Amino acid sequence: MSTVGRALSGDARISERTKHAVRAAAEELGYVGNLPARMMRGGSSNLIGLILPDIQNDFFASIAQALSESCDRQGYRIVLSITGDDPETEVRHIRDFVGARVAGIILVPSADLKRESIALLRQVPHVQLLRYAGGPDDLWFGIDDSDAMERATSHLLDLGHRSIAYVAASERLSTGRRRLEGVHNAYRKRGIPPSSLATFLDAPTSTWGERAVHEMLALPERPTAILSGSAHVTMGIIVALRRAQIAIPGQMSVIGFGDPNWCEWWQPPITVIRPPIQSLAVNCALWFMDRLRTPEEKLVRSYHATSSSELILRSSTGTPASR
Amino acid sequence: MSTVGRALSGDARISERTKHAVRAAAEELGYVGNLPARMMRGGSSNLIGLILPDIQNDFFASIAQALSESCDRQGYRIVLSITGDDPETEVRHIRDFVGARVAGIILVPSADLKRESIALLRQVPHVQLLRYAGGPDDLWFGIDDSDAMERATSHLLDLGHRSIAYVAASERLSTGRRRLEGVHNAYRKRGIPPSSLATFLDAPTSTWGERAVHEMLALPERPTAILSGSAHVTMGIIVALRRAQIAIPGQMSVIGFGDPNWCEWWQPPITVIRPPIQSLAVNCALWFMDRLRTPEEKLVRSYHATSSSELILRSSTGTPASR
DNA sequence: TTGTAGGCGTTATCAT
DNA sequence: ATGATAACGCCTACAA
Repeated sequence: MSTVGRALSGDARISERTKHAVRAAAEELGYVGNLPARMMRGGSSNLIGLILPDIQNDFFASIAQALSESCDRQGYRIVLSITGDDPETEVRHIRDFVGARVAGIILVPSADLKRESIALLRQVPHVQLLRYAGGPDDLWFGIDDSDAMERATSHLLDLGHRSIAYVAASERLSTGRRRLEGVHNAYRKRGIPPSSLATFLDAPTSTWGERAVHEMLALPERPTAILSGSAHVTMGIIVALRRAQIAIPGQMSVIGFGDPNWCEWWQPPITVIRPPIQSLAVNCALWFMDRLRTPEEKLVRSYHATSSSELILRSSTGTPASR
Repeated sequence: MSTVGRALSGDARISERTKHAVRAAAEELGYVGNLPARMMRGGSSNLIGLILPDIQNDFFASIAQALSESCDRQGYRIVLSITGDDPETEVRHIRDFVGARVAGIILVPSADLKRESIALLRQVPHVQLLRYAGGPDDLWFGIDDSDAMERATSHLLDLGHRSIAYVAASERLSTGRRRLEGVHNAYRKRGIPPSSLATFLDAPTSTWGERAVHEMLALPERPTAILSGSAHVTMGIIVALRRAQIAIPGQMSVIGFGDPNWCEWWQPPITVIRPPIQSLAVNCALWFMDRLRTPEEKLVRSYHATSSSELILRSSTGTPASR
């Protein structure tokens, strides 16, 4: 009978006594409202799809944590998709999210969103995080990649480095493009020909960091500094240098990307670019949940928000002259 | 018309031509089946709730990754709950999971499942992972904590250590209890009085690891070895020792728990107990999904599976005599 | 204050 | 081979 439903949803017309009775009975029986049924009536779910390339990456784990907390506070739950940057997995998960009628999707897209992914995203509110891969809407929260790398590069140039190796993700990722742009900007603004810049661009993995170091050590003119444009790459670089017994910063200066604890503990502690992932994720979550409540007709079709990174100076950088 | 539904679900009675036509039209319109509606008809969802204390912990991140992959392969999606070991958050999320009619729940429970959590779990298939906190069903996948710690302790005792500090999670967690048990077993089997064992049990955090080190350094008789019973604690121990300028293993032997990469890279590399979390998670996922397909009447009511850990010997342990 | 009825999208069943 | 119908659980407009 409808009295029950009304009591549970706290309808004003129901007496307090009845409400208590009903609530008690519900508790007793372990009754829990049926979300799917609610949704069928047109209500929307409290699920937000979160699409990440990799949850073991510190970077994305922090994002998941911050998003999850923020969303939880407003009653939203996270459905997790880990794509491994595979567009096929990505499209499959998006399709499922749409099928499950999630309230919205927050995604760190793979380099190449499939056509179908884009079509599917058209059917559901979404926002891109960190990376921007085109798509139906122009909604994006990210860090100012270009500025961050420009400052890091400038730091190295100011220390006198003229032969710098830049190891990062390829330009297929939007972040890769913007970061490389920043590196170039630093050279340009100082009027230094970028010919002395060696770039090693590929997948943002520690494996690639290691391989890049091996390649650059084989170069006729060995760089005096390495600049990393990805968290995992940083790890690979450091391990490879240690294995090659190249002292930091004695024989090689290093600036890392991202700031897990070990950057501080490492001997010597690593200078890093620290992107504000916490606040980025929180901002994104809050903005997105607000948008989910915004009536269709008032929605903006374009929104970009960039946060700036910090350059954390530690002892892993030195002047090339000191060698 | 019902022909459409049949065509999409591949009913045998529908001609191939019609099917193709329908599929094409569906594709065209971007039609995606409505999961909530399907569920209302009694079908079950393809969502599995995953409850973890903390996704930034390497340990749990690996589990999330492995579970997610295994589940994905069979079409299941993960709804993520991060509890921060807070029983209130936990019960809220479990309630939501039940409300969303997830197919099942895989959980690393907090120390104290609330009564309501237990009642709710009664309504949905579930399995506990790593920790076991009682509850309606007696289904659990974990590591053989006792054995792992016994072997690690034995290793230290065999090296001649007689004054060992054990830093770990409190006995409120099932894992904490079993691990302490293992430590004691090692002493008992060797007939060594455990009076020389100093235990520092509290929350499994790096903060606790640091504080415990400070406390033990203030002891009249400083231990010659530290044994960690938690991944985060390990990190805290190492940082605190470095800050106190105590050399490993010169002045203090250390055995860590868990095996993130930095254990290997740290100078000197850290000897660790490596629990087989990958295989644990995969085993658990496969078993659980199989169970979800098992008819009610054939379900076992009790199932325990423990995997054994490896002891990875590296250079962070030495003999007390060498000092 | 409480009851009734209808509809959300899907699919199993029954009828054509 | 295809169409019509009922039912799942919830909510709400309307009736009593």
